Amino acid sequence: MSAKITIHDVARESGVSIKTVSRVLNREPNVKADTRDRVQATVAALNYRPNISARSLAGSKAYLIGVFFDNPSPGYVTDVQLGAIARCRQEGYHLIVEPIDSTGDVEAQVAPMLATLRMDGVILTPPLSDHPVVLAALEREGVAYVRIAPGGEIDRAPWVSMDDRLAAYEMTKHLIGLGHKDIGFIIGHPDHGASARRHQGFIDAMRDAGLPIRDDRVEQGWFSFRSGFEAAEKLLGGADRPTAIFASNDDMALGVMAVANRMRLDLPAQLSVAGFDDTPGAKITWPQLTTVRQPIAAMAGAAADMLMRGVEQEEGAPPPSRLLDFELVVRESTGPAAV
Amino acid sequence: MSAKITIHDVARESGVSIKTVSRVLNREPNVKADTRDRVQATVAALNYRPNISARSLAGSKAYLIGVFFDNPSPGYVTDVQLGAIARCRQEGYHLIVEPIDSTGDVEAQVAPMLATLRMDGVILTPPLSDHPVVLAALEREGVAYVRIAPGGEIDRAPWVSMDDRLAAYEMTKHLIGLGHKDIGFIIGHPDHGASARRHQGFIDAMRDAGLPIRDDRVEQGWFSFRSGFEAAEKLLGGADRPTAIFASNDDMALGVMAVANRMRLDLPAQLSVAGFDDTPGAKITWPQLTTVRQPIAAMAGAAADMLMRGVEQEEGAPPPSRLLDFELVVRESTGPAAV
DNA sequence: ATTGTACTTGACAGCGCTGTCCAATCGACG
DNA sequence: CGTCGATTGGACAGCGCTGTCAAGTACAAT
Repeated sequence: MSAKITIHDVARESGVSIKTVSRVLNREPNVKADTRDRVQATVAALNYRPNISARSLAGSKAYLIGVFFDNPSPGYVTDVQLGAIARCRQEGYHLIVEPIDSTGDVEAQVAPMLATLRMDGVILTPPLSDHPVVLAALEREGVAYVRIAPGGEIDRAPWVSMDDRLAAYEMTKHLIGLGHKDIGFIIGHPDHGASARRHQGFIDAMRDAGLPIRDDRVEQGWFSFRSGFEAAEKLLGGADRPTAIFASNDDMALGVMAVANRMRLDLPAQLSVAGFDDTPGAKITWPQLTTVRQPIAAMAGAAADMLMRGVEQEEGAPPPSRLLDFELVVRESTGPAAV
Repeated sequence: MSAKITIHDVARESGVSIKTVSRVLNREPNVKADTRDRVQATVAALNYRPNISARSLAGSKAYLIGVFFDNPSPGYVTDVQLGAIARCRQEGYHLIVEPIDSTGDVEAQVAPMLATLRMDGVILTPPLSDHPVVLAALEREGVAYVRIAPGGEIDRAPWVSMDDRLAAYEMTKHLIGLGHKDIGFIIGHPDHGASARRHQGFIDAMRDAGLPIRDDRVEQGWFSFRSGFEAAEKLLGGADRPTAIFASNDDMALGVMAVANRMRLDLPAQLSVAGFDDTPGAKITWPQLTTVRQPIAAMAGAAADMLMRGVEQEEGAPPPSRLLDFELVVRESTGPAAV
């Protein structure tokens, strides 16, 4: 166990006061370049690392960012974590992950944690981005937060999102461009704000192309494989089938493909399938899934960034927010419509 | 923002010293039941939460457990987190997740974090469980750690694992029981200790059944979908095919199924496929995958538990460790061998 | 009543750092 | 040469809690 070396050691070694060392550490102004270099050299030489507990006890920062999630897909969760951590490391922050069971007593899960940890900020992932109890607790405790892909109340707090509507619009256009006129759509989980936006994008694209949307071509799903599977059974069950199905996320698209496989349909010759998210699972199928790449890690990174530099919401002004770019990933699961 | 209430407020309200409040909080002995109740009532009334930074600065505990991982499958990572957190919550601990890029400068990633955070313990997931630099850094900094499914050096530190060999043995026996005599096997990533154990289980079962193991029926994989796909292409490429394939994890098994699908093989009639892990992906196929359920969350929970209660390694004695039970999950991807 | 023993409680000194406030130093200007 | 503002460095008081140690209290044994 290496000896625990403190700021006093550094101060003594470099012949300055601990306060000066502290200034250098925190990049405060008003330290002569010469002094700063000397201190930094000592820090490096002694391999000194400031103690985070002491810093947060004495100062106002905790160097801790929280990520709250409620059982979205594992791929989504890890992507968020990776994106946030990459950004946090640069500033010496760390990530606390807290799964929240939103079917349980949310207040009891959130409040104690907020009070004990006093994190600098929290990143909220859907569907927590719109959970009233979570938002209220955060505001009551005075903890800053950034919402990822919120569904509504856009002016309540800072957020990071992508243009779900436009992405769904583009995907639908891609399908239409391939000659598809009869396209099935599976709506996402109603608690996720993105679901409605994706649905809208589909509607807009169909309308702009002058194509009708049949009621029996739209099914409600829950973002799960199973719900996609069941929706596909309904969509493909009749004698008259759509030539393409656009699912609001990859897991459901995988469910569609499972049904198609079972029915011995040839993909994409007999049925085109499109997803949304570009999860790792999208490449784990044959044929590989055409989908929309969400900038999940980038969104999380941007959220962490806003939190670390202190998102300040000016009175009256809309909260600082960012809309990141998506990308259409065309793979083999979509192809020309059968004639 | 709720007023910040401290231990002093609680002490004053209940008419005792802060030290007594501290005793109650930490469940220390030698507090009159009467006093304890009074203090606890005040704590509840004021909704007091001890500040974790102050606690860890003053005391020896940090109330922080770390989880290190290096890009295993997202499902694995989230399972570990969920399992560890569930256990941590009970004791008021929190989880810090730290992805480690073991192809990069590991020392630079691990050392600063260990020094700044002073966590009470770290949970190591494969392949980090066997990473020499990580282990050395942890030991040098005096941070306790528990390894999940380590490959070797079983006596070096506490670990939690499952009987991979036996599980693979049982799965192979299941296949043999179905009438399969010609079984293909895909080995896992060589950096993971579990890979060799699973391979051994396969070998043992075949030998015990008096079945030969043909060299061209065993392929090296890397735990990835792609590696499973490629291995399956070799295994199924020839005119004479095995009637079953046992992949060392689910991702690779999914790769096998993709190849089988593309070859228009009927599963399980023409080919049985078995995996290992029971990841969410195992249910995202048609037919659903027969696999081994790893008690991932339970292992992580047990590891957290050992860390929180302070794993003490007595000189000479083997480190405390636990072997948890697995479960064979038989689904539809395995069936009787074709005659 | 005295001593012994075990149990309860509290005073106090930090843990390692930052924030506040004051002192010293340095130029440049009148 | 003195003065003033700007720059740079340091002393010191906590942040909220736990560890140490000593004092107080109760009750049984002497």
